Amino acid sequence: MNVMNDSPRRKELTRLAAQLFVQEGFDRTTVRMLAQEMGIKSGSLFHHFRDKQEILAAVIEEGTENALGLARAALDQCDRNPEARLHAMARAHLETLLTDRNAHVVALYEWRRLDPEARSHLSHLRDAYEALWEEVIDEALAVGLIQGDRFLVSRFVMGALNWTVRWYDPLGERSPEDLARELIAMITRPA
Amino acid sequence: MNVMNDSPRRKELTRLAAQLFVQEGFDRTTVRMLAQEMGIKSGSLFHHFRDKQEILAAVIEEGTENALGLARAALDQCDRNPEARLHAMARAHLETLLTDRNAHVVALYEWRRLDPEARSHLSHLRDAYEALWEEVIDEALAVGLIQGDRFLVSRFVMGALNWTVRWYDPLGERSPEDLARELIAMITRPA
DNA sequence: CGTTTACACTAGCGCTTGCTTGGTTGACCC
DNA sequence: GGGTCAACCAAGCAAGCGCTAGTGTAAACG
Repeated sequence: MNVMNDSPRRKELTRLAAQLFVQEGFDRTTVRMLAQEMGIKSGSLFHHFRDKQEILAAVIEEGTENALGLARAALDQCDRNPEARLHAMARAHLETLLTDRNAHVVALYEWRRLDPEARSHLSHLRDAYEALWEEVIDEALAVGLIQGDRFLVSRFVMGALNWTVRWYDPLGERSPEDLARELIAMITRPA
Repeated sequence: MNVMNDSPRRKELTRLAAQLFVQEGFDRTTVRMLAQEMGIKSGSLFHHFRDKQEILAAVIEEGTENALGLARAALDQCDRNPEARLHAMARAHLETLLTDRNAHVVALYEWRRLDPEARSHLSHLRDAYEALWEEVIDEALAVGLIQGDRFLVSRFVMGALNWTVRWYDPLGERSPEDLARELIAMITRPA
């Protein structure tokens, strides 16, 4: 119960936990199931994490930080015009479903199981991510690429995107590129 | 353990269960909590429902049937043109959040907790609802009101709509009418 | 060399869970 | 006015839960 750092071992355990949380749900995943999946006994688990809650927080933190990093990188590398920026954000979002799908599903479905302190810490991360979106949506609104209420448009877009975890198959025919293009086409007016 | 009908008492218990499932989540809602909320003892609960799973199924069934009925009624009463039909569907969807919000939240968040047989029964209901949507979206595509891939467009729209349960406040300023208009405006091309 | 550190183990405590059992109550029915 | 039946209760069982305490061990350190 001494460690709170981010050792490589802990990272790996977090990845395994994410998978189980998706399969079974947080509440139905017991510490014994987690331990077995990790190849250790249940007692040993509490050497790496203070309690079960902390495992959940670690999973969500990991996923959100990756998504945020990827989105920032995508914005840095793309053209400066609003349409390219919208496209880059959508593509980055869908690409994280390839690498961090489990963590994202957990973040969406098990958010309410976080205790208050973990939630407030993580909501800052999530707000930062959504702020990126609102920024590029604002730019698109400013030049008339999109029309409508700022608040509503961003909610609708976040909804369409977050919903993709329920049906998108990263191994299927459609690439993140395709989906991003289609989504942007749907919500933008022809120039 | 004798009853499986839909007595008025059972309807009321189902409504209360929906509320608790939203507050606490299905797994964290104990049969004792349910019983207390209903003003009976935990043992008596199993006179009305075979087991805890059946309560969950009842909640989701009730909500989905209502949504389906409301959507059909809305389609019957509106104009025959594609835009009016899209609008009617969106408005009906948002209006169910006024009357059946709890059941809808449960259906979205706790779907995976259903056992296989309940799931297959309820997925028919849900498919019927989504089929209504795909129908009106097809009509809109046919006349060029919307453009894009049939499959992707309907997923994006379902996502934007289902996501509303996370942020929409039915008691706030915006009416279902407003939201529906804004959503349709976002995805349709000017004629 | 002795000490510390990281990681794992065994064993189990105290509590809660979904559900069962066996029985009581009061309204209705012929 | 005996029978039926939905509705409820008290009591508790077997299983499983998160987590703790105390110990072992092998590598790393000064």
